[in-house]
Amino acid sequence: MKLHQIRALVAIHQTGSISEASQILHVTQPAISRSIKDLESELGLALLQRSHRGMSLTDEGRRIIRHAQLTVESMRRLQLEAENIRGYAGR
Amino acid sequence: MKLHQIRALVAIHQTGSISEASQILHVTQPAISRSIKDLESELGLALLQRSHRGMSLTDEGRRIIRHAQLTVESMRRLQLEAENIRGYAGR
DNA sequence: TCAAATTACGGTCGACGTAAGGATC
DNA sequence: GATCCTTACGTCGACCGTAATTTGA
Repeated sequence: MKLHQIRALVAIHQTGSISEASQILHVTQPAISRSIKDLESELGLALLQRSHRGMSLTDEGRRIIRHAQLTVESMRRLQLEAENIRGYAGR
Repeated sequence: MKLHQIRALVAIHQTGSISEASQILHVTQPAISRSIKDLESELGLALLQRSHRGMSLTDEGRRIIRHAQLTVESMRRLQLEAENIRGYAGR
């Protein structure tokens, strides 16, 4: 289970498509596609499905996405905290 | 910012030493040492210091560790949720 | 001086991008 | 037939382990 995989899942959920997610994450479409595939393979679950309008979560995906979002959010806060500390120190 | 780096930080904090952390994470001492070094370098902060009894967090490290713990915990819950789902499906 | 941490170095494996191939509307 | 997703393939870089060096009690 890798960070880029979790980020990919969250981004696809946000945007509804792999192609848009790839733009957000600044990687190519195939990279995102593989990330998700590998994640699903490792977890042994289908997380996403094609629907009439883009990619959407499966029932299982819906139970996973919350944890994925929390993970990404925690990382973001760690990053922000570090910047915050540096901000005071660096002047 | 990589997962193995964050895991390393948490493990060192838990155990108080790099050598013990390396056992928990099933990697070698140098690997942990580098992970932390790279993380500190990327964040631009010193997170750990040698003390009379093992490695301990700096003030800055103390402000970071909580987010690191949350990140690791979120991942763990994601994993558990997946196992839980698989548990029902797989019988 | 001994245990623990760091640095050096070579190898391997993983993740990426480009390119080609399906699927779906 | 156009757009999006997937598969194939080769490359490059990241991470690791072993070994050597340094540091600190």
